[in-house]
Amino acid sequence: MARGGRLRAVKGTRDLLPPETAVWAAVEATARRVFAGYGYDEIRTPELEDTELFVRGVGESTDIVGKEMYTFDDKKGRSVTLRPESTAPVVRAFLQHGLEHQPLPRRLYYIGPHFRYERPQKGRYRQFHQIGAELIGDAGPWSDVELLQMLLRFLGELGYRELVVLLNTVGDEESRAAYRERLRGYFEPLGDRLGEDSRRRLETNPLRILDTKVPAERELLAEAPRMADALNDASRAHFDGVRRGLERLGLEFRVEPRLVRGLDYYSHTVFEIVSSALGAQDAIVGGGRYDGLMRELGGPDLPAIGFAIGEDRLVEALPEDSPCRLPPPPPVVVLPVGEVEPLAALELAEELRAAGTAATAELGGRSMRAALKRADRDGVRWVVLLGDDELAAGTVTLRDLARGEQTTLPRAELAARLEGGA
RNA sequence: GUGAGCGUAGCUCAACAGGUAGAGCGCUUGACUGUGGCUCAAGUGGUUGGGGGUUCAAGUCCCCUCGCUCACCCCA
Repeated sequence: MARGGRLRAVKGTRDLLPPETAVWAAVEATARRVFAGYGYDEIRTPELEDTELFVRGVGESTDIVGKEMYTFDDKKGRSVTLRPESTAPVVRAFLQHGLEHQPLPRRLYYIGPHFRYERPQKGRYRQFHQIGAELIGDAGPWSDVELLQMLLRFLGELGYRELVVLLNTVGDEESRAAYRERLRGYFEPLGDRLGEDSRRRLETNPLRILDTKVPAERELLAEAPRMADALNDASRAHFDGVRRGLERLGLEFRVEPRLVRGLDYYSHTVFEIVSSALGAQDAIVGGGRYDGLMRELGGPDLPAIGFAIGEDRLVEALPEDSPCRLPPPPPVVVLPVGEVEPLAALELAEELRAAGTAATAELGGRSMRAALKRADRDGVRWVVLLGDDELAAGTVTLRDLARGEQTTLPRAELAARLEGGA
C-alpha cells in the first residue's frame, strides 16, 4: 500500500499496537517478577556500542559480526554498532563499573531491542527484542542448573507446557581445541563432499559444521568424532553435574550432541529451546556458558552463564491459554446525559480515579446511544450516567452493561461501590 | 546475499474469455430526542502499490519498480 507521500516502518521493523502491546507488557512483567524471585537485578545498557565490543566479544568469524551488524561511523568518525546481542554489552558494563569487586556471583537481566541486518521472515526481524539473564562469577554446574530452572519457571508461568531443553556441551578451551583437530582430521579428507560454507568453516569454526542442514553433510556427521569423546576430565565432570542437577530437580532436557552455538564465546554448557508453533525460525531461547568472554574483553578470568529469549518469537508462540493474554478490564465509562456538560463527567471520572478506579469520560459530540454502543463494543462493564436528574439529587445512575440493570445511588457511594467490582 | 509466492475499501476477500470495481465485517446516522447487545434502512468508503507498454478498452496481458510474506542462510 505504498501510496505516495505516506511513510511506513523501515523494513524488518514493526509497530506493536493494542491489544498486542498489553500481551508484551504482561510477558515482560512476568519476567521481572520471576527473575526477581531468583535474585536477579535489571541492567540497562546502551543500544549503541563501540563496534570493537562485538568484534572482540561475539567473534570476527561469526555471521553476526561478518554481515549482520548495523555499523556506521558517527560524526567524529568513531565506528559504532546497534547492539546485535547483549551478553558482550553486559560484560562490558560489568567491567566498566567494577562489579567484579562486589559480591559474586552477580545475577543480572535485561529486556530490550536488538538489531541485526537480515532478510526478514517469520520470527525474524531487523529490530527484535530479547529478554536475557546472566549469572556471573560462578563456575560450577549448579549455576547452570539454577539458570535453567529459572528459565523453565518463567516459560511455565507464561503458559508454556512440555518444552524440552536441548542440551549439549562444547567443553572448555582445551577440550574444544582437541575436538576441533579431530573434526578437521575427519572432514579434511572428505573436503570434496562438503559444501562451500562447510569447507570455509573447516578453517574458521569447525564446530559449526555440526549443525549443517545439508543432507549429504548430515550423513557424514553420523561417523564424525563426537564431542563427548574429546572432553577432558574437568569438562566431563561439569556436564555430568549439570545433567545430574537437572534430573534431580525434575527439569526435562534432551542431550543433542550436534547442538552448537553461533557465537564464539560459548564454552561448556550450551542449550536451546525450540517451539513447533514457529516456522523455520523456531528457537525461542538460546544460551550457554561463556567462561572466556570476560578475559577476552580485558577483565579478570570470571566464569559466567546466560540465556537470551527472543521476545518476538516468545509472544508469537504464546499458548492460547496464557495468562498474559487476559486483557485488562476496560475502564468505567462516565457518560453525561441530556444537557449535562461533559466537563461534569470529567470531574466525576477524576473522583473515581482518585479512589483507584480506572475511568474514562465521554467527551461529548455523540448521542447517548452511540456512546453506549461504543462502551459495549469495548467490553466495558460499568457505565455511570450523569444527567440533570442525578445532578439535582446528588446521585448517579450506575448501569451494569453485562446484566442490563441499573441503580441510582448517592454520588458519594459510587467509588466504594465500584472498588469491590460492584 | 539467493529463491518463490502475493499486492483490489480500515479489515477479510469477490470480479467468468481483457468490457466503465463489488460483498461481508467495520464506521456514521436514523427507526429508538436519557439507554448498548438483536433487527431493518440509509450513508461513508478505492487514482485496483507505483510507472511504462500492448489494446477501441487493462484489476485482468507484458516490462520495470516498490512493498509484503515465506523459505535458503543465520539465529533469538
